[in-house]
Amino acid sequence: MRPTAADLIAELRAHGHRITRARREICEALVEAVGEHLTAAEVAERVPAVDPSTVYRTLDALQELGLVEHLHLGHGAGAYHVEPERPHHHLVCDVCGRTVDVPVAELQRAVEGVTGPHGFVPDLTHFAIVGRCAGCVDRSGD
Amino acid sequence: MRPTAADLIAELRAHGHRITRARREICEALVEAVGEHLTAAEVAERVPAVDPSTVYRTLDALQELGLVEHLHLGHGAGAYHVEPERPHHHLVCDVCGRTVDVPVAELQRAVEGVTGPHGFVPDLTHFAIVGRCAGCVDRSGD
DNA sequence: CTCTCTGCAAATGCTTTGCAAACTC
DNA sequence: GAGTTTGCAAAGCATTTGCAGAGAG
Repeated sequence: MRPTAADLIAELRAHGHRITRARREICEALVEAVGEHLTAAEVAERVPAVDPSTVYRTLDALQELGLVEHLHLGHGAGAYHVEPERPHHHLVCDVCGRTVDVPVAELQRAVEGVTGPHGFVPDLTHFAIVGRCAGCVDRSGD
Repeated sequence: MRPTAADLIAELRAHGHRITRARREICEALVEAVGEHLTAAEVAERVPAVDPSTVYRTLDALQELGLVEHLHLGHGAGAYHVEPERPHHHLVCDVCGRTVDVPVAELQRAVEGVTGPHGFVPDLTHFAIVGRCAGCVDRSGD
């Protein structure tokens, strides 16, 4: 189930991290944005009292504990989000930016037919698959 | 078949671009590195007489003509390479950086089972699939 | 009271841009 | 010549780092 800010804080504490106002605010911002993918800058916007460098450091700490996931949806800034109940992979439209969620298991299975013979174990959650969504394919034949 | 520097130059000219020493050198560096993926910085290293900004501008021009491909092999700088005879996709090991080439058609077909129902047309050449190669999976169970 | 965390400011790495001079056609 | 391209220097993002002081435990 989706974690609350208190859950994240508890995890941090459990791992010997100190609980500060900055971290509390960042955790709150993250859980309020469950389902969204926020860039570090967007997280920073939501916690104006916290320095951006602290945002990065905290996101890093949360990521190391596996509480947030760091991913890349194409060019530009990396994004962060709190781990949703069922992990999914992202198809990101190059043109309009829209993302489609796909259950990891489904994509993993499809890809494994290709990667397996190489002994390669893909991590499909970290980098999205870019391309064109249905609408943008229609709109531009090329 | 793999293009020569002259081919690239001819293409540039055919599209109304002017041929300069900088572009000639960049094209030569690129064809000498067929099969490698060079970052812009690495291309720049190989043409010390050319300003990095010119390298970027030229790579951009070549890319727009479809003569070189711009791709991302994970974190860090983007890479460029001249289009090889048979396009392939890249599996990049997170740990050791090694890349495995996979024919685009093969991966495309595997992925399309998942993306198709969404009407999504993936572009698998631009962003690599990251993960762990056989060796690095063995070496670290986690 | 100790050691972690924060804010600030500066540095980094990659890439882009403005502009006058150089060069191609 | 006209117009593109270059080099240089500076700016632009996203992110990281050093450090002294503030705050947590």
